[in-house]
Amino acid sequence: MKLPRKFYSRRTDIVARDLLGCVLVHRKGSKRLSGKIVETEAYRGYDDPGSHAFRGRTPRNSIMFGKPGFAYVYFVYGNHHCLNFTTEEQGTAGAVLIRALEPIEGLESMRKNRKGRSLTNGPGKLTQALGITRDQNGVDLIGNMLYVLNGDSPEKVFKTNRIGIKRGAELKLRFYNKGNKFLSVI
DNA sequence: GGCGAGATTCTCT
DNA sequence: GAGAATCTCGCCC
Repeated sequence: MKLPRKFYSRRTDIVARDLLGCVLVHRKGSKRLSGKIVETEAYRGYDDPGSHAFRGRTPRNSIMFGKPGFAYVYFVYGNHHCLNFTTEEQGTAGAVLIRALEPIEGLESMRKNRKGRSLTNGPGKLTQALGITRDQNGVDLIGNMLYVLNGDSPEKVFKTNRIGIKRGAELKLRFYNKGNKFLSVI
């Protein structure tokens, strides 16, 4: 029940919404770390001033312009990694930021990675919990190391402003499961 | 439990 | 050389 490439090859905001309830899996050696996606944000291209792709293609963001269904991992604030999935047809920029997960498998490893602190309720935290770094940048999500499984759609999806950006903050492109305990911001 | 600041490195101008 | 799609800790309620 792995999500196929065509799932990602759609409008970015639709993909962001449909990813809620699906299960992100990262295989690390013999371990399997996974969690249900409960919060996402959509980032588009030239029409979205909050997006890395707004000012056109650069070496860093070129993966957002490439094929859908790939991991885009970048480093921010000197401390943290963020995990995105590329969307839209090849040649059109788009990515979905994964902001929060509900842990399912590999809790022990996550706790170790996070030194006992809260595990996956924020984009920088969940990458650390799952052991995702720039090594995973450009990984194909149709492969066997990092992928997403089909899940049940949440009963209620809420849509609000995106978090932590200055430009384009007024766009309502953040999606989350109402009432979930693992959201980054309530 | 909330607010404010510091951390620390990469990318583009 | 600035600013960034964030987190944590310390201080003060």
